[in-house]
Amino acid sequence: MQSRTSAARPGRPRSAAAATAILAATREVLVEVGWSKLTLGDVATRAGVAKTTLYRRWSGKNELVVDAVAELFDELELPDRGTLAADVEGVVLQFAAILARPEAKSGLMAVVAESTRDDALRQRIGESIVDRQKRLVLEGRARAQARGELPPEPDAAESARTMDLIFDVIAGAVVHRALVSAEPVDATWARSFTALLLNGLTAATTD
Amino acid sequence: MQSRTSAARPGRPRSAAAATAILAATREVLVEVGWSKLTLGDVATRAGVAKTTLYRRWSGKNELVVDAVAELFDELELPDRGTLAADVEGVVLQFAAILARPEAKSGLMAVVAESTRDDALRQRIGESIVDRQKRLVLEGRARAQARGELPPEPDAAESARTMDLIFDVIAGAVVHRALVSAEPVDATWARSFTALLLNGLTAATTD
DNA sequence: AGCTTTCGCTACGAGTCGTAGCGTAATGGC
DNA sequence: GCCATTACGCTACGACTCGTAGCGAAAGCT
Repeated sequence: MQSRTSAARPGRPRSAAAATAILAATREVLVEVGWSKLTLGDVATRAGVAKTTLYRRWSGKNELVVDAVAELFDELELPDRGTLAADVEGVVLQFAAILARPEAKSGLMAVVAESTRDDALRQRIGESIVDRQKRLVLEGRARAQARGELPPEPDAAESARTMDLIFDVIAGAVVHRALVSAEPVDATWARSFTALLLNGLTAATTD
Repeated sequence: MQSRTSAARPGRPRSAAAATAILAATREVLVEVGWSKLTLGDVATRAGVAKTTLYRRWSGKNELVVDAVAELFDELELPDRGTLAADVEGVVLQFAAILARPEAKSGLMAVVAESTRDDALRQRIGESIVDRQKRLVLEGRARAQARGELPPEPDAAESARTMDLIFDVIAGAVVHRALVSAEPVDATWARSFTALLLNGLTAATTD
């Protein structure tokens, strides 16, 4: 049961500076040439490390890009805005802010596409990216229940299922708007979406 | 102003059989090796045509895959099921049936990712894939309005905006569920999603 | 010290890319 | 029937990327 922080392994430790330089370089190349034309040679050169160093740490392009993009999601947090509606808008705008960055656009969808044929990759994406987003939604619901805006769910399994549903709706809508429709996810859209999510289609759309 | 059906151009016409063989071969290779390892040489060999023939018709991998995947969406149609809720479930299950196919999974997301850096490609995707889906949603709303389930929208611009919103929500949620969460979009999920979309989050989730 | 692991560098075969060149096949116009 | 025009199959090509191997040097630990 070794400590996961490098343990007490003998030999020269891996340079932490190299890791950050590689991930930063990956994002730069992602912005400039996109995912399909990104080569590990380019990344290594730009990061100032040897190509072999890169291959010692990452097994391939997919894993590298996942880690590089995952760092973008470190900044995610959700301040309490007082109401469920305001919190939902906050989540939407947080997602949108990250997805607006070109390195996230081109990288994220590509690795998701690859993950349809690679279970290990999908799991990696889930842990380092998706779960981090889902945490925000969980937090928002807990607040809403504390405020009495949403009823508490007695059944744990049922609760988890509706959470997954809500998360797919929010994240899916934002991603689809930003990447497929290629329209901006701005405050106006976030407000309309939130109204739809809370009140449903049959209610009056205009507030 | 030439007729778009091949006009009266001199010379040997392009083989229609070759086109269908190439697109079918593209989907096969997509299933077997995925998008990133798909090579145009493989596709040409499997289709029984020369590699040069392929390059004469498509400018690259992205355009080819878009056309190959787009054919999967030909089967889209939406029978009138009598109620708005039933129609929404129909749309959801239609999308899901296509997205469940491996050639759609691996190909569609990949070209969407590439389209973030290629406006022409995004436009091609929109015309041959996205608009075809959106048509279904438009149709469903028209029926609901005819039934009196939804109020008619007087303002055309406002109407178009809400349509885009609804479409992003439906398509986004299905895609996210199927590809990111990697969970099945079955009748149960479709029913839950429809209830959420129509009634909103604040309503009782269990029917 | 001695041991272990990482690093930068160079070089390599294998595979893919997209294109050029050639002769042949299939059309329409005269 | 002949000719101009275009598509087709085939071969070959330089350029590029891939992922790995081998080497000496550097940086840690005991």
